Amino acid sequence: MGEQTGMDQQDTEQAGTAGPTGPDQPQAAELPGGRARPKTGKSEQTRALILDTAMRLFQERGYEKTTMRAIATEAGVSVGNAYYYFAAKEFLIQGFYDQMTHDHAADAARRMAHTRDFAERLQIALESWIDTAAPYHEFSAQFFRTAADPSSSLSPFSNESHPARATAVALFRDVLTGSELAPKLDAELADLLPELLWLHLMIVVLYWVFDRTPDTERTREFVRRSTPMAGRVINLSRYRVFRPIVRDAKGLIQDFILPTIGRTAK
Amino acid sequence: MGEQTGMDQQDTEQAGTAGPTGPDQPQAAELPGGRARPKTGKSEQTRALILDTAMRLFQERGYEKTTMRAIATEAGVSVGNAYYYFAAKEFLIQGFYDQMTHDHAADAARRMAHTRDFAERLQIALESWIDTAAPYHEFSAQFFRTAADPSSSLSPFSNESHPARATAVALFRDVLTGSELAPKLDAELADLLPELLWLHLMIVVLYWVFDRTPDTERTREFVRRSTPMAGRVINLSRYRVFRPIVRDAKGLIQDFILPTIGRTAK
DNA sequence: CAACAGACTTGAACGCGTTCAAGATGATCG
DNA sequence: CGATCATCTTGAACGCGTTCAAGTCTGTTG
Repeated sequence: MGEQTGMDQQDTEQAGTAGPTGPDQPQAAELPGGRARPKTGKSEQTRALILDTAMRLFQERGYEKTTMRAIATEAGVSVGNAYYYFAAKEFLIQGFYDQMTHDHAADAARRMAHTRDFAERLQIALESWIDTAAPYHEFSAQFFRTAADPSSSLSPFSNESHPARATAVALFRDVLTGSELAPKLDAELADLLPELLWLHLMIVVLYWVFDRTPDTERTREFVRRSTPMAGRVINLSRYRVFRPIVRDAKGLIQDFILPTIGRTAK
Repeated sequence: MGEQTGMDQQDTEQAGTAGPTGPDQPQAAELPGGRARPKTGKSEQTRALILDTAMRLFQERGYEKTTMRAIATEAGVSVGNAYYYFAAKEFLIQGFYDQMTHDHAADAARRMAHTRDFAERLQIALESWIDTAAPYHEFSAQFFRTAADPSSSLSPFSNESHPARATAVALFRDVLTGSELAPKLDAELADLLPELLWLHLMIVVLYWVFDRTPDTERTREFVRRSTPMAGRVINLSRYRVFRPIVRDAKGLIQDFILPTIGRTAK
């Protein structure tokens, strides 16, 4: 259904790779003479080795306690080599980020397939995220800190996160279109909703990051409580009385939220 | 009016100061024998000197480019001495944070005194924040990054930020109670609104941090557009049709938002 | 006054992220 | 085969935040 939308975890390299000499002419560009670049995936193998090692150590020891030296040693390469593939330590996280987005979309689509009830689908989508992210809850705090930097490519609003974001938004579009609510809504609103639901997820994520209860039970409760409400609000939005407010809200979203999220080029 | 609520920038030290030997037995505690501690404010002077120097350099060069060595040198003390007063570089920011909250509350209260129109008061309060924070916009990105760490005392949700948060919430309570809307609302809702308006500010802050337009004009527009809407929504909440949704929303806020923000002990 | 104690101060040293000049590798060309 | 050139790899070195053992300073006590 929705999960095959973008090959989001393959194209991390434009951002994550730093050219050795000049700034950023990525090695993917073919040489002027049309010479083929080495056919062995040796380079990508090394890259993947480093990334996998890093992810493993991050989970084992946490982000800050995992040193670049440790990653390099454990992966059997030199520190400099790690920096050849990843311009900075934080770029190692992007792989994790993309991977999780993809897993989430797949898992959610599977789990919500059996129902057409909007609120239930939404709830499943959000719960699926919590489940997918659960193993990384501890480590996520530090990840979140990095992601909050507006100048970082890891920010959920950044251009570099566009593929992952697109995947997530597509999932929420699927949540809506697969529900009984979809045909009842006016086209314009239906068009805006997926991004809005993605924002709902962002709020849940925020809540989750700060949640210290076992199994983040509080966040789960928050989801169970907030999703029926979201359904009710959207449902009511069809009635006349709400027309002016809905129009305002649509304008606000269209003019101020979507551009920031990257629906239109900024 | 609202700005005298808490002496928020005085009590930063319990968190910012690290005892020299044992962990955190702050030097403020009097000795067992009842001996007085030195009466000269020498210590506080040094502390203030370091803080002021840091703030100046942060504004001049940005957070990351200002090194602890530079702060120490410029202040005429040793690096170790700076660490005697501030356990880490990020604690130097708390002073800035508290200061700004206080300035904002004072400025906003003054500027909104002439009107009782709710939306206008809210708009003034938010614009006042933008104006107050303007000099720090560039530096704020890095500040924000630190603040986003849930385990950091700089997080707007943390206990250490409670005084500053209380000041801000008090301001928004003032926004409401000074408006023509206040008497028309039911008590329970009126009780929840200040925190909700503070959340509105948090969203504006988020928007502002990512805003790269000159003079953050886009954020200002966002405020001008969103405040009338907030007013309208609150106004409408009185009518019967909305009763169920309002009740849901109140429950959600009471059960999930306020506890996180620290209205009740967690 | 000498001895003491606690608050304050110092700067060398540590560990980390990051950089970089230098080298190794291996495919392609004459 | 040797020369060439881009790709890939290395590890020493740099600058930074932070720590800490060793002071200095100042007011109090016997």
